[in-house]
Amino acid sequence: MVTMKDVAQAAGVSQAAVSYAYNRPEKLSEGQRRAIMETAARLGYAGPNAVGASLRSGRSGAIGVMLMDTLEYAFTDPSTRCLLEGIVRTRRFDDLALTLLPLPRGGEQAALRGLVDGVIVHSLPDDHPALLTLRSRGIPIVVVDAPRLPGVPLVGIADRAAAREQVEHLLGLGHRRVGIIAERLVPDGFRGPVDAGRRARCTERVVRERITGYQEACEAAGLDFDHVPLVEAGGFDLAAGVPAALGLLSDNEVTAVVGTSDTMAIAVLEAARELDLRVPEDLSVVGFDDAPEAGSHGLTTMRQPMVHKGQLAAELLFALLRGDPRPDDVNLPTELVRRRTSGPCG
Amino acid sequence: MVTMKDVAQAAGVSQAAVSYAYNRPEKLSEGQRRAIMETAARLGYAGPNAVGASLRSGRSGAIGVMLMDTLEYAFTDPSTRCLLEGIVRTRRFDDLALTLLPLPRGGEQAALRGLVDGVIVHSLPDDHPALLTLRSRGIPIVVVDAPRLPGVPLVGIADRAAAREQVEHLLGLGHRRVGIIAERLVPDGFRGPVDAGRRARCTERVVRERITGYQEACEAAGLDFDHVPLVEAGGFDLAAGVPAALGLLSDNEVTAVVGTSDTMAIAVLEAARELDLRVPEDLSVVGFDDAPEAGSHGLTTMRQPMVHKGQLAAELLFALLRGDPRPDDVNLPTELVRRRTSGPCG
DNA sequence: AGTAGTTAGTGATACGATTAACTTCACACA
DNA sequence: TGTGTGAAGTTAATCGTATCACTAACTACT
Repeated sequence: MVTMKDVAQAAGVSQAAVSYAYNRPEKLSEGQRRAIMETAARLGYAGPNAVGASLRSGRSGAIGVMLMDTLEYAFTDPSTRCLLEGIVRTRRFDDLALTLLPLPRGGEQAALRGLVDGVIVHSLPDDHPALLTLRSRGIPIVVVDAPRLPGVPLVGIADRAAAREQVEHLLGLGHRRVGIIAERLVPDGFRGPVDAGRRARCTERVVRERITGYQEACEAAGLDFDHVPLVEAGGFDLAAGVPAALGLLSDNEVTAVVGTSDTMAIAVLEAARELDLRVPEDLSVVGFDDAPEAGSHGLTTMRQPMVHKGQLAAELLFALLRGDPRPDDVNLPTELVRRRTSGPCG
Repeated sequence: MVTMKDVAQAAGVSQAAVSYAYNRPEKLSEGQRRAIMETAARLGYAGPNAVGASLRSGRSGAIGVMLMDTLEYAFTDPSTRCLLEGIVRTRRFDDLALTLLPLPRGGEQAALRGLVDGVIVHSLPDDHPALLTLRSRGIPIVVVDAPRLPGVPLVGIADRAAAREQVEHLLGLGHRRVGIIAERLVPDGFRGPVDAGRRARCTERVVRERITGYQEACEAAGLDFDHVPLVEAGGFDLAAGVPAALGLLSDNEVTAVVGTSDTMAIAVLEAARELDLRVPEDLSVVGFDDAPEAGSHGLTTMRQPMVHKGQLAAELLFALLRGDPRPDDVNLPTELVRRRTSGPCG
């Protein structure tokens, strides 16, 4: 490999001069600079090696994103995709790289080892060890959705209120037997009906908040929340959602279901079709997110601005990196989008 | 920041011992190792800093992906998404990071500066300078789709034959007035009808091959290719495709259109709707890729295994990194999927 | 002429870690 | 007693770059 030293030698200047030629052109005379660049080109020098530069300068030119579970979700899960799209939309990514950081199953030794200048964290369990690693490295962090960490800016929505509104929409349509399908309360592989004990152990702040919202809405309407069926899919995709939805619909007589994501809601639609239930005549379904998929399924859903969330998170992170004072948390608005999957209780 | 040196000092051992504790546990006695780890934990040491480690060892623990244009396409363009999904599916990404490398518009100074151990390149123009940078840094490369570089493994499909088959399908249905919509022939901002001169200047190998395939099929059927309307969208998304499709349909009397992607084909469907053309009665449309979107639009399309492509590319790259002998190029099969957007010429 | 200020460039060090080569020590064996 | 051996650590070199502190030469001004 050809290094700065080689270029310096060949050009008959000091290594520092070569460095300046690239990073601080105004420190060199125009002629010298050109001579150095030409020598570099002649030797096939590709410019300062980022690792060396990074070690010295402490900056790497990459921003990291930490996502739950495997990287697959980054390209598979619709709302995660929207988030990333938003992050990347920030024009700053013309000369920054985006690094997706996997969370190894064990969770112990994060692959995250300081290759990034800052990290956007999305939907991690409250106590994930990778967060400690991050903080002890002093890497600037912005959190989207969860968890809430002292001293770390958060971008999110009013999950409790939004969840309440989801249920209230159904109650307003006359439904009294409402079911709930959630993605995951604890990342322990469990799937199936959830009781109060497990509810209390939920490690994902967003889910916890949403469930509390459901509870508030139900109880305000005089329903006993312990008798409201709540099922946990154990995953985020249809493959996890459909079986859970089938279970929910077969074991309980519900006229409406709310999901903690559009994917869960679409899983319910799928299950309803298998069970020959008509939507919305026999069953109303309300999702969450308003992902692109929601529109094409005619899904009534709670819209949250995922793309905007991403964009905002990236901007906050850049502010942090710039050394600006710590930005305030941001709470984005949500909105119920009425489509064809919810209707009056028959 | 707490470094190895600090831990070593606190634990009363040499700095090398700390390194061994993390990377070569068998070189230390069990007790010593535990003592070191405990000291590390006590000091809040987060493990070896990747930049330092990378500088010394030459490995960074990250794989890069170079995509055309902005990173936005990574999460927006359906077939790119599938490719990435495939790449990431390789279980190796449990402890490797994936870095998306932007190509700054200028194209001169790639942000790519050696933070990655290897790179998967997707659909770049033949002469993109970033490729030179890559090679002069000696970073292992695998190319997907394009360009074809001497000594660099390539994963792709038989683009020419597949394109031929696309057109032959329409010819077989009796169509004689066929139009073509392509994403981009040269990344120069142009959009509109393409003549033979521009065709010849096309810098994207895949597109060039496809167009040649179209030409072969047309000429085999006795059509003069210079009279076959070909329009360039100038971009990869619907926003670019729809205007191009409108132009194609308004300026030419065609009974069928082939697109170089499903997105282009869907843009044609969109344009047809605006122009009150019935599909497939008035207009047949054939796409390329069989992206998820194709199914929901009932699009007849040329399926190519994008996810598999990604998976394979990742595996080839890992082989390269392992030091295996250079793997052979791979050509994956394609298959025409008949759906509702193509029918006999009325 | 003498002094201050600017410009263009050099020398040296530090960033945080890996790893080859070497030392030390304990133990076994003849 | 001397020698060989393996285990457990240490020493020191090195990776490629950025940048502070400095110098030499030149300009400008009084």
